[in-house]
Amino acid sequence: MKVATLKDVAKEAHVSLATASYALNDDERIKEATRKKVKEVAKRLKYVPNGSARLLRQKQSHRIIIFVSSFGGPIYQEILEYIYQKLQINNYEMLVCNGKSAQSILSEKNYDGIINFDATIKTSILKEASEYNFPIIDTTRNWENSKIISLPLRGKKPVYEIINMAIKEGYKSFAYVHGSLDSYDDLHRYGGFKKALDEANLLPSAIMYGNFTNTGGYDAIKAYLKDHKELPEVIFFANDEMAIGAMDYLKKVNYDLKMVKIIGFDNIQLGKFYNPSLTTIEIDRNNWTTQIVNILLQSLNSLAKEEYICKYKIIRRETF
Amino acid sequence: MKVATLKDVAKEAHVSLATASYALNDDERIKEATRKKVKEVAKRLKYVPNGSARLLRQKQSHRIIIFVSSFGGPIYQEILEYIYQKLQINNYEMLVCNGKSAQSILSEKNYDGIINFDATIKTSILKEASEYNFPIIDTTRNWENSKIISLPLRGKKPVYEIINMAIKEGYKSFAYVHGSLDSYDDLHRYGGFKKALDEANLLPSAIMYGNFTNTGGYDAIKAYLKDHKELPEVIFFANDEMAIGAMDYLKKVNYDLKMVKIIGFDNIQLGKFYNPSLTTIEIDRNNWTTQIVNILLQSLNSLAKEEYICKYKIIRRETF
DNA sequence: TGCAAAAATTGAAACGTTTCACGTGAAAAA
DNA sequence: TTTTTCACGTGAAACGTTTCAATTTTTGCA
Repeated sequence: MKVATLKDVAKEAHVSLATASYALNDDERIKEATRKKVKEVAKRLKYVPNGSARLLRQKQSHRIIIFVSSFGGPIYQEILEYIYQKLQINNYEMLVCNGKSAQSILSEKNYDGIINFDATIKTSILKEASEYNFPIIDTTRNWENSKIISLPLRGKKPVYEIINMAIKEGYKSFAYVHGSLDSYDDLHRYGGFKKALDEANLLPSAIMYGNFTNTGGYDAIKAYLKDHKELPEVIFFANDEMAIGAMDYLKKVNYDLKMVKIIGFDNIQLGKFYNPSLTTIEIDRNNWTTQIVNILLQSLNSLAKEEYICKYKIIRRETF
Repeated sequence: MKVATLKDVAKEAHVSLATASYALNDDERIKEATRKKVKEVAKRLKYVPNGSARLLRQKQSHRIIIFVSSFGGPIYQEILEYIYQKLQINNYEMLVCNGKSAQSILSEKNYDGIINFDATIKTSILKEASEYNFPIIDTTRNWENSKIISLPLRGKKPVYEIINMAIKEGYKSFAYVHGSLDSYDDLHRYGGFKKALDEANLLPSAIMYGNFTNTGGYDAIKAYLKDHKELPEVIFFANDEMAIGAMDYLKKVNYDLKMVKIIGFDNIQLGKFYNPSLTTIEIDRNNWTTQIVNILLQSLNSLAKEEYICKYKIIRRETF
């Protein structure tokens, strides 16, 4: 019933604790014969090393923990699967955990590194954990002057670029539809939007909120048109869903879609087939994931960190 | 840089190691004042107990590990979310991990219990782990004479029931379409199918394989009709997807769907709206999940184990 | 055969907790 | 005053490893 310990193995094999340990860890100083003997005994006794004890000594768990805000969800599926593969190759195990448990899990200090995908996790918790001396990669917000490595999906540059393009083409009035102000992704995108306008000495003609959802976009535009007769020339939506929701409404009230330029973000399937097809920005998620793991692995080996460069594509279709 | 240990706290608070430990764990024997002092120092030094050390001593991690075969996937989403909630209430943390890592993770012995959803995990690994003295719940196969608790989604009874119903109604030729022979769920369902036939002294007129997918069902029926002029009277598919794939093909070649009775399993959304609507069996997944957690929690407290009873509904629609 | 060098083995400390079993000292009871 | 009780603290062992430093054994060579 009781699980065999190294001591049991050592006794049974008539060697010292040290020898047993070295033998099982294939240390060269142990004679081939003894090593074999010890291993045999270990097998017979079904010996399995105790993780805590080992960790307590050598402080390397080869475990990476990932915080997510919810299980399932199509984004995670591919991302997690990819990260898992990559970590396996590099001899790390991956454990996934709800961000709500972060505090408790982190306090164990049983992990060699963490990647955070949960935007709702408290900043203070991560900050505290950053003192524990293992790499933390946070994909949900920006950290300055911290050991925490920020790797949000940066949308600033591509948004800047497309708005700039619109300005160059002569448009003058621009609106931005937020998803949620809690979202760092959103803030990034807004940053790009704002920068382009600032440089052209323009002010946003409207700021709306659509909660990242279809109906949110629908309602936002509906509300706007209640107060105004006309839409701004160009409307940037923080994601495609909202843009499509908005167009749904515009079509319903027979607003001429030619009169407004609409830009989304994400490049979801539907945007391509929608009528009119939606102009949008696509971020290369695979590239992002790759970078996350690479940078984590580098930090684990404390190599110099390479800069993350966000790859993206502007996909221009009918709406702009 | 170095993280404060209990020793540091004790020294700084001018008390012994023991006192520090007791104070932080709210032991009654320590005077209120000292307790407060120690806690203050601990806070100041940002002390966080070391998980491994604690675990090494007290052998209770309050961690449950869940093995899955892949992250994401709509089934998991709700199941995991539910299990997480329930475990939290009972003061356990939940970690999710790819079944491929089971061996390594289990050998740590750092977990108080496990739930397995990964059918591909090796039987020997679970068996070995069952010696480690923590409850294991396996939802993917049947264990006899083992400490491992089997809790597969048992489909045997409802399948038996519906096939029996068909026999009573006078049908004589039956086919079964497997998803995959590796699936214990599938085997369970087949068990019910076979039992009904056996009792009526009938033999299956066909056994096919459809890989649990739409196209698999499509291809299976297509292949069958290449060799035979007619389908059996009743075809049972191990899941709805395959049944619908098969009907897609039959519609395409203008086979009269009235000539064949089709039964699926799972009650997916589409089955209801498909034309003709699909007769199927629905297992109460929530009930299943509840039971899994309940039984795990009971085992953790080593209470007597209640028997799991699988709740299901036969949903008769147009195809049978 | 002797002796240094190399190879193999080992004792014991260390990791950071928890907790048993035993002090203290002071107040209460005798 | 002496004994008992009690509240509060503490020393040290234990958990199961790894690993340093020291010791023993074997080997190679003159």
